[in-house]
Amino acid sequence: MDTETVENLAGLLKALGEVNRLSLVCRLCDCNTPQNAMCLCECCSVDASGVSRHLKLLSKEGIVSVEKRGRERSYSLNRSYVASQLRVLADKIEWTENEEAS
Amino acid sequence: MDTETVENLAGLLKALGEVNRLSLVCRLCDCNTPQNAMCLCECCSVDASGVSRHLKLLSKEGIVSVEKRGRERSYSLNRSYVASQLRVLADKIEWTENEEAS
DNA sequence: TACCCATTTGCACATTTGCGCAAATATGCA
DNA sequence: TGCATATTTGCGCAAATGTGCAAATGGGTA
Repeated sequence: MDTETVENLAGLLKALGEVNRLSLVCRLCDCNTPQNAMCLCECCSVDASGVSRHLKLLSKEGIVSVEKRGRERSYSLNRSYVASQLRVLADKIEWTENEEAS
Repeated sequence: MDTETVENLAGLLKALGEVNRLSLVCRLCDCNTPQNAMCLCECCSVDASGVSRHLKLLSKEGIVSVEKRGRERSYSLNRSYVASQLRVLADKIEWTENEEAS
């Protein structure tokens, strides 16, 4: 696993590793329709500007997707991307033993 | 997923979400024998005291185990624990849709 | 005992981070 | 156009974080 991969993965984990952001992700996880930011405000103890910033970071890390819809923005979770990234690490951790190339 | 679970998971992800710590984990991942801290120093750009602190945090989060051996300490990765935690989240993210209880 | 080596800890410092508030921006609607 | 609502951004602040250095600790060995 090269440096760049490690850095990218660290970025993703860091983005997920903050309670309010992880709560946002969990909330999006339980919805199968995109949600706007005001709606997402309810699930974490942060005001609208804070939620906006958290969502921006999550978006930058590819964790959520944004879709402009009128004056609202709809956020949805990039389920397969996030899950696959987590599994890449899980697989490496569980199965890699003494193998240089993996 | 209740608040406590989210907090615990966030703690784990946060611990993994720092480049040098993730490098340490990856390094331990590629070893099937426990490693001491001096040896682990080589894989990240931090001095011994920094590595010590990182390992302490990883240990607090249950990511690594420590074994005292003489004046050294041997660190090993808790592979199955970390992998399972990552998979819990991956599974939730990928499969949970509109199910309140999961 | 005296010394060496691995590791931890206290300290100071710079940087990052998360936050609320208020103002700015964007967009729909009357 | 004027207003209401949704979201973003600038600002300042307090707390957390990562780091190196030097001293302290723990334990092996001559």
